[in-house]
Order: sequence, then structure tokens, then C-alpha cells
Amino acid sequence: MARKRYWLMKTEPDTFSIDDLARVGSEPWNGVRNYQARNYMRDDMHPGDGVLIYHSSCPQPGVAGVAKVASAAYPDPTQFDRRSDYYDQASTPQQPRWYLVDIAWERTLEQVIGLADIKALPALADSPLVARGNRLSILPLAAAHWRAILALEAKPA
DNA sequence: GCCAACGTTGGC
DNA sequence: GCCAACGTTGGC
Repeated sequence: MARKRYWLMKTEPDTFSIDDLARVGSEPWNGVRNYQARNYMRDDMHPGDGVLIYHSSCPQPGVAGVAKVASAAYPDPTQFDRRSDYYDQASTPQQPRWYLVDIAWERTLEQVIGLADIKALPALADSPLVARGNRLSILPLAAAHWRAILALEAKPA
């Protein structure tokens, strides 16, 4: 049994928010078309890993909820669907290019933990999350980063 | 294999 | 809407 890992996964709430995840309970995290993010899902994620759901490209960017990895990696079915925005004609079922995992909702934070507050955490100084120009939609989090971010929850706004 | 052009991400 | 940063593409 591998040790539990921690992740941060971005989503645009206009498209799919923490409330949407709460409604469906579990969601195949499809549409990731970046090789490094794919490698994280395919190679490094395991059921039970902790996931912070991060809202991006929205009025209030920040961590909006907690979820967990709920499946092993498997091929993203949207890559084979001609009608999908995520269709990839270079990918075949015999040799899929894109993989995903299912993500299961655990809880929605009462208040979004804003990016500015996260950036202000000394413990997060070495996290890729606060690095300049970070565009990866899936990021690994050290356990200490996970704890430091969620510790902000206790503080009044 | 290099690198310029282009497209996308994402905070502000 | 702006702009910086980054990944991908494609000509050579």
C-alpha cells in the first residue's frame, strides 16, 4: 500500500465547480490534455489520495473543497469521441494517449481559501502552486502544504 | 534538433 | 481586456 499523497486540481467553476462535484458525488476528471498532468494521474495517483479542488479563472480564485482520488487511472473516453471538445484523432483505444482518474467529493469549504492567503503562507514558499507562471492543472502537494492550506480554514475571514 | 510563432492559461 | 509565462507546433 503506497503512502497517501496529496494533490491540487484546478477547475473553472463556470464549467465544473465544487458544487457540481458535490451534486454528482464522483466525476471522471476528463479533458486533461497536458502530458505532465496526465503522468501524475496515470503514474502517481492512487485511490484514497487527498485532493484540493481549486477554482481558477473566476472572481475568487482559491481552494474551494476537498476530494479524493476514487479510481485507478484509465483511458479518458472523451479522446475517442468525435463530438467531444477533447477528441484526439491521434489516439486509439489500443494505444490511448490520455488517462484520467475518478475524483470523489468529500466536502465543500464554507469559504474559499483565496490564492492571496495561500501565497502569504511561509510554508508554501517552495510549492509550485505559488510559483510564477504556473499553468499546470494538476499539482502535487507536500503533506505540510496540504496541512498549511487547510489550517487557514479555521481563521475568520 | 533548434527556435520562432502561435495558442492557452490564469491572475489581475 | 491585458499581459506574462509556458507548452506545442512546424519549418528548416
